[in-house]
Amino acid sequence: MRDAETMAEGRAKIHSRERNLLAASPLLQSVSPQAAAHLIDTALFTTLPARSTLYDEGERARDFYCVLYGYVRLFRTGRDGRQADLRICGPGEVFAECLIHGGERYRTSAEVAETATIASFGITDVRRLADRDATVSSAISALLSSHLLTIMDCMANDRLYTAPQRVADYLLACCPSDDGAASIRLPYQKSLIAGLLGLAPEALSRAFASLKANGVTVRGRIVQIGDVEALRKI
Amino acid sequence: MRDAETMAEGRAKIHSRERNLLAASPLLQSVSPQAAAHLIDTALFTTLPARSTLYDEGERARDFYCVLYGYVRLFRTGRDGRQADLRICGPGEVFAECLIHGGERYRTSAEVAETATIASFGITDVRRLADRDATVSSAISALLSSHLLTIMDCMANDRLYTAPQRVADYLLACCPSDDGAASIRLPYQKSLIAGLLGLAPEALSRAFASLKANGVTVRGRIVQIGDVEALRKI
DNA sequence: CGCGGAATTGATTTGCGTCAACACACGTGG
DNA sequence: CCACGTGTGTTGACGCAAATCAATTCCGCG
Repeated sequence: MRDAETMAEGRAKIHSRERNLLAASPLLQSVSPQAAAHLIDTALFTTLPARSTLYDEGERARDFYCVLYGYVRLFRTGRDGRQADLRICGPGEVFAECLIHGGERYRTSAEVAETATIASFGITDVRRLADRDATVSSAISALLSSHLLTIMDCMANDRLYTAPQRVADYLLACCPSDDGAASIRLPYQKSLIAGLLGLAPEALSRAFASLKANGVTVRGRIVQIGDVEALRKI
Repeated sequence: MRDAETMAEGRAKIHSRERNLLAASPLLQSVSPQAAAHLIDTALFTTLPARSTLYDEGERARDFYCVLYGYVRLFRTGRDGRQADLRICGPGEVFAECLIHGGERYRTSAEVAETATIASFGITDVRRLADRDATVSSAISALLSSHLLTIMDCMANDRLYTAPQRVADYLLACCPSDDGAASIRLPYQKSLIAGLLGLAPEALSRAFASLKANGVTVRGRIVQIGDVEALRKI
């Protein structure tokens, strides 16, 4: 860097990689250019190692977030200390955006699952922005809507299907719904997938084992599917 | 009615009870007067007996709804025919509003749980209205947000707690969180409550039975709670 | 009074969580 | 290069919570 660089130029250079990632995210892509510029300018960027916690359930909420790289796990902790995962957010995904409509405390805890860099936005600030710019409020509304649908799916699956069925479902959702054979690389650790599906890690293991009879082979993070159609019928 | 009454006056009189209920609903209360007037004018009112189905999962979506009276059950049906309840909507509640953001098919089935009168709105029409009137889009956004929070709660409870705990939770949510004793009238049939909590009706029965040890008495739809504080600790 | 749907109770089964032991891969330091 | 520790995934044994099936009982309503 040059010595004579101004503060503004410095800010533009610093985190330029993050800024680009953020600019490319679905959220920023669906708002007006002005709003996007404002969001990029006010965003704070952080990179955190796995297992670090972003916030705890019940904590006073100041920001909401967009994952740029890595994964973040949202979960709730029961009275006995057990945790239930509600969502795992990957690159481009936004979380805690419900709070824009009034809640003042986080309703889940959030911790980094795999080393992640994250953009954070001030809630009250974005609230004002949304009042001014309809593209923002409608983008947020669309996010809420899609999160709602996703979690409804998840809940229905939980209640209707057994572990192997849900795992099959998950695999099908991952693979670009061909028929015939397919090969998938799981996006993250199996224990995370287990949590996502509401299973203990052991149960996921067993589910994979039972899918072996249906032409599914697992080695490390690579999953080979013999026949996608067959899997769909489980 | 007078003979000389115009069409417009006639429409105003017909369904006047429904119109009033609709006008008093949280949705209409939180939009601009003009938008409210428009919604009331374009709403269609229906009264349906229990068990009638409003729409089926996968059906092409034309309308979304607001319950004015009675209850509607939203559920999804598994491959084996079993059903999982996702939500039960009572007076004032809106459902299927996700579709305003693009989905073109219903994601659940909906049937009347207890004789219900319902207002329906054209999705594309309201979509246009929301583009024009920010109070509408923000009201819908708020609805989405609160539904999302509710279902997240529900999902976390499912995964973290046992049947008696969830039932206790439900009772506490019903009763105006006093301490000391309380008496509640269940809003609908026990089998509905069971579905809502992700339980078989028999399991709900047993859960009530097991709560007897904690000072909960059930007779018909009336539930007596000995000590609210004690119930909270289960 | 008698009928039918709802709710309860009991017996049995099943899915999955829990605990514990073990296999495996990876990186570290001797 | 090999011994070692750690973190992650697998496998087995066991128990519990709740679904299922079946048999009554309760209650509302014609």
